[in-house]
Amino acid sequence: MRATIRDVAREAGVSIATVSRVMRDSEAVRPATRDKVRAAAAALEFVPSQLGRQLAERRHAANGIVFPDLSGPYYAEVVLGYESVAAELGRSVLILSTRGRDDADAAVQAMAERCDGLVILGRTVSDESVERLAARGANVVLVARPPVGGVDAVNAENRISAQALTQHLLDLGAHRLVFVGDPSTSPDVAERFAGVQEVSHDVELHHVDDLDETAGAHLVGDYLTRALPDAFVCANDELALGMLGRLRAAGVDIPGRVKVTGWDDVMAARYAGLTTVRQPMRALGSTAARLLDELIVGTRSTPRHEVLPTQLVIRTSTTLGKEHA
Amino acid sequence: MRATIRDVAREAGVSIATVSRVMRDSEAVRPATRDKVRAAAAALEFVPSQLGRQLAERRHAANGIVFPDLSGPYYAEVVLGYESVAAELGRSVLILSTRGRDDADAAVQAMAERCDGLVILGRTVSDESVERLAARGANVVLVARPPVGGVDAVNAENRISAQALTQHLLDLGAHRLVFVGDPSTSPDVAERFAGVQEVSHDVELHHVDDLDETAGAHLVGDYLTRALPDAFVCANDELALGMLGRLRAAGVDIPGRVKVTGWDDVMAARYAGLTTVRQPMRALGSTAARLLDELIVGTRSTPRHEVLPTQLVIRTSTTLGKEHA
DNA sequence: AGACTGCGTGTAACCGGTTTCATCACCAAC
DNA sequence: GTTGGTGATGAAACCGGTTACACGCAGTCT
Repeated sequence: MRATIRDVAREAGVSIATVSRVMRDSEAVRPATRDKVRAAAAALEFVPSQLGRQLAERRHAANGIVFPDLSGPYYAEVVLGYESVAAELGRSVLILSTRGRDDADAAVQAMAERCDGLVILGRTVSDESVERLAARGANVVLVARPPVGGVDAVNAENRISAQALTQHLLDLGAHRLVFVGDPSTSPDVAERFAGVQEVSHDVELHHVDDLDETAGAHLVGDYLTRALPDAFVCANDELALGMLGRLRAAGVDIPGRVKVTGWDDVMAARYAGLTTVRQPMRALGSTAARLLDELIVGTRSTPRHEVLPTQLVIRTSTTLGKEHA
Repeated sequence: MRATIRDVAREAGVSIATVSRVMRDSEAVRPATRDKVRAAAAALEFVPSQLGRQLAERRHAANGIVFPDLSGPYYAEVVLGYESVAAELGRSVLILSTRGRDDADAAVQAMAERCDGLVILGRTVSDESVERLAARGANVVLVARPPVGGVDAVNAENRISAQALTQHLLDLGAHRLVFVGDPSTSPDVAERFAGVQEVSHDVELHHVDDLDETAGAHLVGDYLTRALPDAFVCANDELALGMLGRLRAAGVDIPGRVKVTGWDDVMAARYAGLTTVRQPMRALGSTAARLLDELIVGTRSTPRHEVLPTQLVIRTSTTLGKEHA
């Protein structure tokens, strides 16, 4: 069995309180005593039990993060940004993926019992579940998800980037636009659509249920038989990549005949030459970690909602011009 | 303050032992008593403290996983596979990224104090650090990393896939091969190189230090001025993608003039049409989780080393033939 | 000399559960 | 009418730390 603080105390001929003080150099201890304790601890290879410490301090020194998935760079980057700040603050990070899990809400509630606070990414759990956490006094920060009640939230800007993206298309002479996606499913998509509409007067909404590649590839068929618009503005990259592949396979000139844009800037977008909007994923994670820390430490009581700027990334799916990288 | 087990005991007029029994329905409790306790717990909104429970049970009910990065699907997938099995086994997952951290070894040691066992991916920490963990009695499983001492390990098969890949190239008439990478840096790369050599007699080694895209793009320059081989067999996808991009930009016919292969099947490989070898990343993670569980539960004492099969994925960087998807 | 101050240290009470063991009520068997 | 067994329950020890508080001792000030 591993040595405990009492073993060290006996070995050093002092009380456990003194050992505790030495191990955390929290209070003044006479140098001679300190050295004696250090020697005893070293001799017994004493490593303080985190379990005992956590119970006594009534803190887990760990934060949680809930995400739907890690495939694709989106959430992975957020998690990394989060982890690096959490580590900096001396906290471990617990993860919970809700993918393919039907008891997500219960799992999140359980996780809340194992950490001092948690971050929830996207629409992984129900609003009701978030409210229950908040009511229970849990420290919660939402990321990439519409705010709920008085809970902290961090999101990426949508409207202004959508306007910039649309203006970019108009500048290139693309006037007849089709927005692909479902604004009713997510506030993010709704904001993007709104931003597009604010700049362009000629935008049609093509409603799709799934925002993935197959859906993108599939819907191209509808347009090949009738007239193509000047540009497809897709709600996300997967959709845009699916369309792009299918259009190119059909021999459609891109960006000459039709332009395509996405949203998120996933890694594949770079290889496919897809013009898109990049979200500051790392920053979303690190900002969430900082907000959460404020909640845990208790330095802030009023809820905050941060909106981080996004960035238009122009590639060959809209222009071959040399004026942009 | 939240209700404790003693509050519930008082409220229900029973002892804390009985409350404990009811909360975990571990032993027989008379139905009437059970209901009384349940009612009291509900009335007080009692949720057992995980901290207290963990200390009493002397277990964290959490496993750790250490990885270098999550960008790129490689490690992300492993983490997901790991998490899903861990969750199934009722354990939380603690993560630790060593990217950009100079105190990785210390961080891993600290993490080992906060979980019942951990998985280490790749060359994130020193062999010495792994041995220290093992000596300390920590439960450790290595993934995608050469085994150390008597520590469990899970790896992807290299040699046979390398042979299959090489045979595929020979079948296509590509005889003069160049293997790009450094077999001395990693046993994985060494095995891949060995596999290639076992099938082809005409393979040259092009030594590179960094296995990333810029290195790949850079080294193409050397070959454009002199003769190209029939195929470049790269140690990983990043390298291959870098070369592919540069070669295509230079107008070299692929796969006609030269063929290129990678290793890993990262997401971008699909878009770039790169022939490569796919590792069972999800399975690496889940297998590691199961091995780790055996160690923690204590059902096994002899170390194990699992080698999971890989899969050749043929794309347009080697053949345009219709015989393969 | 006596009171005061302050530092270093120990005692013991926590933190919130689990679990061993003793006890007690009840009933069947002899 | 004992004895023995069984099932439900409680008292208390325990997990391994932190920390409030008390105490002793030395040095300083009247």
